[in-house]
Amino acid sequence: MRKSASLRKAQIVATILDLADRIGPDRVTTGAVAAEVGVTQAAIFRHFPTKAEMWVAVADHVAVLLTAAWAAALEGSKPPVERLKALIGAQLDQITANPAMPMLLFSRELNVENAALRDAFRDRLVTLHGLLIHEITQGQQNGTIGSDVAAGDIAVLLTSLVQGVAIRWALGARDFVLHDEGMRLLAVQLRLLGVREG
Amino acid sequence: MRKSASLRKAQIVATILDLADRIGPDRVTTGAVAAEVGVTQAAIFRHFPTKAEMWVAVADHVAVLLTAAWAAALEGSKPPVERLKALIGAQLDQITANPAMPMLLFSRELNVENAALRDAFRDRLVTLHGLLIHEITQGQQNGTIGSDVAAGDIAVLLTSLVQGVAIRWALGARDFVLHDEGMRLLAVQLRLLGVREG
DNA sequence: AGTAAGTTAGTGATCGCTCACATACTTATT
DNA sequence: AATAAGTATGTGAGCGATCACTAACTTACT
Repeated sequence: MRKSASLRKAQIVATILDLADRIGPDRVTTGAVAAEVGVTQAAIFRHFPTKAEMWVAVADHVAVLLTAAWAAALEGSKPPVERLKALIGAQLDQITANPAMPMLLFSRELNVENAALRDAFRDRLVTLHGLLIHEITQGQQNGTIGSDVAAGDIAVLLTSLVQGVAIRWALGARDFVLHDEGMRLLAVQLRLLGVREG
Repeated sequence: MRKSASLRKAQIVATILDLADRIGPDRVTTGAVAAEVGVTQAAIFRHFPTKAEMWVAVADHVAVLLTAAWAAALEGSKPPVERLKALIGAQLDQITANPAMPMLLFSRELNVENAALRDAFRDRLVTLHGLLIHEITQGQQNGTIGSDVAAGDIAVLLTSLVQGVAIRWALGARDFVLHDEGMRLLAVQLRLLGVREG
């Protein structure tokens, strides 16, 4: 079953994400990927010069997914609070679709071995933080979000909320729907922040 | 330089925590520990039958520290809100004193290799969550904390807050004082929760 | 026929762990 | 008090397994 290089590369990237979720990012060896893909371990190196390059390809793939999801969430001319909800909902959906993401953030591969991988994810997180702050500021300016808390602090609280629920989901039994639980807690937090519904 | 077994064991446990912070939990090999301690790698196995047992000893050590810190935070007859602040302050202090703890929660050693290690940390987190809920409920009953949000949800929000700030500190440049930033955000969130000062 | 994709069979490095042996310390007997 | 016997701690060398990666050769597709 020979495949073209581009197809094989995409298959390898998808397999890495799948395996990272199922057995943990640091257990994703070239041998494990090869077995899952259905080729010999050496064949992997026909498509990627090093293992680190494989992870960079994974990071690129995830970055594209995230960026597209955020753009879709911000489409149309909704009020700032709705855009905030859409952004966080999109983030929760992306984590559900790719459960390896939270674990990957704390993997040895990202934190110790692979600076390029680390930088790629850092860049996406900083970008998301900026998008959140922008919407929060807009909401404060039009009066739908209370102005007694700094926009930056609100962004940190919301980011922590997503992190907290995602980590509880990823490390636990995954016995709840991440999107639903996240949006429920977000509604609680937004109410605390003085958000007027409607 | 021979040492008694108990001294050596304590030294090994301390070295593991130090190395886990400096090079990452999954890079703590028996050889690295031995080099840091100043004995041969084989000598490590005079004190622990397996590497997993070494980590269990580390978990026991950390569990004792955490339990003692919580007990100290709850000492005296302070009002519930003060006890909440003390609990979370103690947690932030423990993380500062032992920066490897957050990373350890996501290590391969804990999540994949060592079920006993995982259970030990899970148990401590569940216990802390229970302590938080107890104080929140007390505060809601005496009217110092608003009752419009369920105690369990407040506990989740506060836990996420600690997690979020700790992760930002541990994965980042550690360019702020964890305790100060955590308590500042806690004050913001408590104010949002309708906590009356005094 | 030429080339892209894959295989077989390796390499050296590193890992946790074991074993035979050596040395420091403790206890018991004279 | 001296010393023999026993125990606790440590060493040096090495085992088997696994890792990322490579080289030489083969097959499938255009």
